[in-house]
Amino acid sequence: MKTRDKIIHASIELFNEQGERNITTNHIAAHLGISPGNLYYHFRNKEDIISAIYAEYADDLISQFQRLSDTENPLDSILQYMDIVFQLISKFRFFYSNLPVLLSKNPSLKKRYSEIQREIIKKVSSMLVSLKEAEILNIREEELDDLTCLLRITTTFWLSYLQTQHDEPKIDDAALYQGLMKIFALLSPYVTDSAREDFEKARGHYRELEQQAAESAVTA
Amino acid sequence: MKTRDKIIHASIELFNEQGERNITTNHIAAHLGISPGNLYYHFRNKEDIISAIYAEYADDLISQFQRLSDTENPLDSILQYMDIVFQLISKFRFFYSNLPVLLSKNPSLKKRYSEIQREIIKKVSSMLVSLKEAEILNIREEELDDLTCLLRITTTFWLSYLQTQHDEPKIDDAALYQGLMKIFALLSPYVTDSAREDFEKARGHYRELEQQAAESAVTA
DNA sequence: AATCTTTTTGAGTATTTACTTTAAGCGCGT
DNA sequence: ACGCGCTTAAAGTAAATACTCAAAAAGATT
Repeated sequence: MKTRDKIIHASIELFNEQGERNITTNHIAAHLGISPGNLYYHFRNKEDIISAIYAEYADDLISQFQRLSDTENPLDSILQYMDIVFQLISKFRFFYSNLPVLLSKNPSLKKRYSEIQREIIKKVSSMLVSLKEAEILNIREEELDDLTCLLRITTTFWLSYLQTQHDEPKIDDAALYQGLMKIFALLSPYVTDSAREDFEKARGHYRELEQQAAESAVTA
Repeated sequence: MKTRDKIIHASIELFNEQGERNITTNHIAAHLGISPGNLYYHFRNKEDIISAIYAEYADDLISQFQRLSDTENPLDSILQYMDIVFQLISKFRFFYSNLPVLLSKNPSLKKRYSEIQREIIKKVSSMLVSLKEAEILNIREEELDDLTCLLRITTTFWLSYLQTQHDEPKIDDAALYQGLMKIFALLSPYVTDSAREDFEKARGHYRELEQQAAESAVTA
């Protein structure tokens, strides 16, 4: 691996573990056994590292979305989609734990964040429309924006919420599935009678996955 | 006003405006025209100031809740309650913009935060139960915890969400009413037919308030 | 007025932190 | 072997920052 990539990955790791604020460029260099000068050969400054991390996040997001199997079932689509979003937020959780502060410090980062968010809004909205057209959800036109917004707040801040709840927040697969269960809870009141059975089946499936993940976390 | 209180209030103001991270103890002292030594006579360190701010927040919260008019109408109750919560979060928004980071840095603060959150969960749950018993909301027992959680995530992170959305986030009354509208959106699918009319009336009322606030913000 | 306590000053310090600079090492084509 | 460009090292530095301390000022008490 190139030094530049090693710096990026060590930074993600250290930031997630100890918080971006508590990790200096010297820490990162020491962790990798390289000199600070070397780090600054590859990056102009710390902000530059964070921007590079965000670029990696954005690349991940796009490539994962493209890999998203083009299923016939719109319910599966949105669940797969939410799964990806939760996993990416988990991988870059230092960023989301600190979202307003990191964005306000770095206007160009905020711009790129906004662009990607706009894509996400479009995607979520169109998925909800698909669900409505497939008569899986019964959403009125004027409810669509609010529901999109609530879905986004829940996904974006789910891990932050967990971190405020527990003393030693363990961000594992079980935590992500718990977040997915909140997505089910949000959609549940809108599910049509005809789709209820499938919906509850999918919900039960993810509930099982959550419990399996919780158990394997305990034994591990 | 005593110096200690002046320090607390200047800190809240500066933290909200420029972020806790960008404000040093020397800044606070300079802003007040006092010496750093004086500041450190009243507070052991910066964390101590943040803890004192949180104490003020907690006091505000408790006194506001006690002042909450003991209305017969459970719908009014939860709306008044949410209004208070949004206003307090706005007043201490630097804290919520940074919640996971600030809490993880300060275990004793996290403990106090958790205690207060436990009270809030109890209160929100009991309000939802009242709404169910008054046949305003049609919530099943097993849906209650999820809905409580979603209400809490939405209120806690509403301002953080807004800050990530706009380039120059203006946190005014209109922004808070928009948050309240999301609470309506969350509850709406559960509203019973018999209560629908009252619910939509209240919703329309707050929508008007939001628009008035938005207009007066433009003219101001 | 004298004494004691509380508050405030302001110059200072130890440490941290982001970042620089100069020079050396390394791979590689010729 | 030599030169060239890319990469790395090591030793820094300037600025910021949280915090201290001895002494002065202000206020209270008798």
